Amino acid sequence: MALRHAVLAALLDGEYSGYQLAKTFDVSLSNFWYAVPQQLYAELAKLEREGLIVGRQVIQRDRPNKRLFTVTDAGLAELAAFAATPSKPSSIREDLLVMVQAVDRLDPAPVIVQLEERAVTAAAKVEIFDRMLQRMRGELDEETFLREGDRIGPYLTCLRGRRFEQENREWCERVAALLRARASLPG
Amino acid sequence: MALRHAVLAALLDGEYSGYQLAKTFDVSLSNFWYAVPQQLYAELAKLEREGLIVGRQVIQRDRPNKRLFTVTDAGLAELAAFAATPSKPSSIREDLLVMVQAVDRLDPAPVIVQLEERAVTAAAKVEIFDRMLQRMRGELDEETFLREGDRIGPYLTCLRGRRFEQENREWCERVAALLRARASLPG
DNA sequence: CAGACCATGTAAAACGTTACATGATTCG
DNA sequence: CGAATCATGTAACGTTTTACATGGTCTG
Repeated sequence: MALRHAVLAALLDGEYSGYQLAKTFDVSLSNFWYAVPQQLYAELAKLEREGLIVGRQVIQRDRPNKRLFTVTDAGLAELAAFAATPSKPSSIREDLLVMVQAVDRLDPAPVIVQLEERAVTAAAKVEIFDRMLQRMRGELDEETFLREGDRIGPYLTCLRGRRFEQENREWCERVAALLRARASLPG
Repeated sequence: MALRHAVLAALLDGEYSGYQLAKTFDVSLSNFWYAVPQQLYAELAKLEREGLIVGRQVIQRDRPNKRLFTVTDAGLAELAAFAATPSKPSSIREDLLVMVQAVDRLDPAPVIVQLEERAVTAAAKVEIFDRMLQRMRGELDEETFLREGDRIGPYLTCLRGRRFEQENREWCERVAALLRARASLPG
């Protein structure tokens, strides 16, 4: 049971359609979960069958109709039970790290290229997170918002995501520069 | 195709049995990949069938016999092809982050407990990484080792893992303290 | 002598990814 | 008028997790 809870948590902030959730899982939640639309539609159908969410049809003239979902009391209870269950640290699975692990025995050139590309996308994600954080805290400074705000969960996970991407960026840049320097001095 | 390459990368540093690999995938490689023994035995069998690794039987008197595996030239070629394939960032899937995302709508107590536990295990992992890093660089200081060492891949991934766990620890501690403070002020 | 560690697997179930399928509207 | 966006799914395939299974040695 895994994606279930991520979906329930995402639906706490209001009604969403499968399509909208797919967007959310692509950006805001992407620091700790990712899912393709197909997976979300399947999970939403399952959650609705089990009564953890309810959907209502919204007829649209200009666009295809959609279904918006809300968490039920049963869904909230499920989330509470989940939060009370010990979680084990789930690992990162990063192809790029596997490549760097093996880089001494391979041609480093393609790895360097990928590191530099990743540094750029990580930097872009940091900026996205910064804008999301700003929007969430509004006028308040961070400290005040975290002390007094009434919806700080998404802010806190966003902070974690920001740090992660920042670290990612710094690491990628450092490793790329290092491998470049080594490649230019025949070993 | 995923675990394959992590296994091949792990086997670059010498011969390992399935059992030993399972240990490795539990600690050193755990910053970017984790696999249970069953998965490793299955993957090793598959890699051997495909000629990417070769195994040799080692008879032991005091213990059950074991098979040690080495990467073949074909295996190295497979790794090189992998390193030249664009990788997409694969996401973190953290139950604990899902819990924090939802924490405003739940009883925060069990989440706080888990955050504090996780902070402790993250701190322990930082120390493990520190010892691994020290062992790898030996007498040299980090800068010199990274400039001149001939097996820096594992060192670099270990650095990333260390940073990740350090960030994890700081975040968990901060969030736990914050939620505790908020819980004591009825809100 | 019980529990931990060494050592290797099979089988089933759950989960995730990719490909396929459809069809309307808006933007450039 | 082609591409992008909105909107929802099914089917096949591949990967991961969990449960089951076995049996020897070493440590307290």
